[in-house]
Amino acid sequence: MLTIGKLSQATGVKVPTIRYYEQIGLLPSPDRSRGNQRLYDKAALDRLSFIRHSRDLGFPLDAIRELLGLADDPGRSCTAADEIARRQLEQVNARIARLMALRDELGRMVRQCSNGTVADCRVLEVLGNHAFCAHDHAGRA
Amino acid sequence: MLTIGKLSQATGVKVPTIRYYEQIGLLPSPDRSRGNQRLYDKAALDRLSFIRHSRDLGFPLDAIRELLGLADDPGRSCTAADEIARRQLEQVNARIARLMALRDELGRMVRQCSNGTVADCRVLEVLGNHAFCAHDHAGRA
DNA sequence: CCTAATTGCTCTAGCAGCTATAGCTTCAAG
DNA sequence: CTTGAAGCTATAGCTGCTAGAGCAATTAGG
Repeated sequence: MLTIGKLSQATGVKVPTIRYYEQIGLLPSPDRSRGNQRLYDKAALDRLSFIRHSRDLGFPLDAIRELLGLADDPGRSCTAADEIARRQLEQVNARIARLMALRDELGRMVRQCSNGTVADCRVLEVLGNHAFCAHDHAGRA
Repeated sequence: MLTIGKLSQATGVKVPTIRYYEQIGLLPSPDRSRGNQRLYDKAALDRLSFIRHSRDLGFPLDAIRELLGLADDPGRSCTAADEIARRQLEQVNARIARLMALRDELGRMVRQCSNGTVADCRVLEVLGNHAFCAHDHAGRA
């Protein structure tokens, strides 16, 4: 049985974050000691590790909620889990593509800066006028 | 002179976002019509375009605030602007590197899925156990 | 056994950067 | 003159936490 602090150390998830996950129903409310402190068992450790790893891979909490639901039901087809992972992969790919376009733009901007005065600063000029850009880069990363 | 709606169309920044920028002091409060509606001039249009473009390039609002301050002072050296841009470029590069690692991990996960049952789903297995991963991928994207 | 430091508890508020809603006024077109 | 769009203010909500206040419980040292 682990206290919240030990669980935090074991998983790398901060204590307030663990409590937050409980609050939003991602982790079940654990048993308490006589002194009202949370006590976690191995199942909780596994579940939190799963959440942590999924977060590290960029899954949003809603997707993790779905994945946890699937994992609790071992007889089912895992097509749904595969789907969620595929969607996440697509999103990651899209973000990579977008960030590479930004990198190009920023790189060109910085390379053209001759460290003169603001009046003829390429950085500020480019920021002020999209027409100087090689590509489109609308939308958010 | 533009109403807020026209300014929104001209810049691609949504109306509530423009009001939000005014609220946090990123845009100056414009003059009003007799009917209390905001009226924007070309300077406001330029400033908002600058903000929009900087946001598109991923700059946080604080950095944009700094850049705007620099741009208002044409005689100064643009070293500071260059610095901000370089920092942003570094951040973008870091995010790209991290996302590519995630992509590899997700890709391997998905490729190994044989669409069987949840009990032997590679996706769920890998999520549950970091030891299956090729690399580290701690920290946030 | 007592004390001090650490850890735990609850509750509330704050962060970025918006977005949405409610309930009203003003404006432009027909 | 009327109707519908666009504007106004103010407040609350979104994701995923993080920080703080003000307590209670536990643990290590003396």
